[in-house]
Amino acid sequence: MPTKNTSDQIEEHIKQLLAQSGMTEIKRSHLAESFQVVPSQINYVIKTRFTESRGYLVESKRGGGGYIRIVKVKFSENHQLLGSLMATIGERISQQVFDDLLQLLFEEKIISQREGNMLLAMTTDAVLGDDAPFIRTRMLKKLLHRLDRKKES
Amino acid sequence: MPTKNTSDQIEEHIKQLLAQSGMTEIKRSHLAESFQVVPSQINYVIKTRFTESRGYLVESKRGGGGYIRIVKVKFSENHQLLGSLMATIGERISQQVFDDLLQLLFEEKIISQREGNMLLAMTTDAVLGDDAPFIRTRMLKKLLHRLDRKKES
DNA sequence: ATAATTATAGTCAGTTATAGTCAAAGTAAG
DNA sequence: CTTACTTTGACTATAACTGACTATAATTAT
Repeated sequence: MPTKNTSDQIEEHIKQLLAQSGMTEIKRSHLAESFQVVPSQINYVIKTRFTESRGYLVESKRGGGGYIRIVKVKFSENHQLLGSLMATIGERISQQVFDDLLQLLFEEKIISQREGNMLLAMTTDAVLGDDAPFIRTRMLKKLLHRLDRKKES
Repeated sequence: MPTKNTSDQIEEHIKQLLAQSGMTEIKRSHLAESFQVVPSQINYVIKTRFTESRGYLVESKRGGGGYIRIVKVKFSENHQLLGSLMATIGERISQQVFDDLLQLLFEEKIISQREGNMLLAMTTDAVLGDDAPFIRTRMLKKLLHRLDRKKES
């Protein structure tokens, strides 16, 4: 049996913690100590294995009482569509294209008219400034990920 | 469950006091003693958690019979809240303050949780880039204008 | 009245406790 | 061998906590 490397073991461990409730909070230094690795390896494991595209959310807090929280996300019923939209995203998105995408999301009943109008108003060139096309790209990715989450908060 | 350090517990305690009437008066030294921290930590908790952008007012008096009074601001009408938010908009808005404002709009039932979360995800420093504080200002103005409309679109 | 004393609260800079980043070095896989 | 993945540690960033010093109000002494 090939012995798994340490990162794989840590991944396994975290997944076991997640298995109970879909959420877990860890202390980076404690976890590192218990696997006898440097703390930054925990970041490495998280960055390579608990990514957004694999359906995980990671939040953390520094300072006293700090933690790393990992949540397993359930995908929405629109996962396929949202995924394919995600795949078409390039480096930049014009106002026109962005507006069309919002319209599409509305027609597919993924966002409400009110939501669409809010977003429309907030993502014009005038609002976003010179880097608008790049900012829209990042905004759209976040939006699609958000819309692909099931019912929790 | 979020990890609870002492400052979080103190925050929680004060919020419980506030829950009854929306106002509370505390003795700094007593509160500090009951949580076994130095008095200045009470100031720290107040400064980081009971801010104006989260909808709190703080007044205090020094000397004999001194106190710290914390008030949760109540808005009687949505229009009033939106107006006062508009009035307080400066040139730039930090991510922290913007997040607090969204939370406030949610608490006052002016936006849904889903809308708040969408906007939260799309307005981080990482998404908006170097000009984030200025972009947020323009976004917020658009948002508040839209929210101040009647309910057709 | 005025001054001294006592009882509060505020500020700020420093210390401690966390977590994040990044690039270099080491190891495994093709 | 060459490339990709793993592991490490020095440096950075951020939040919580502390204590010495300052500011202000009320009370007491002169």
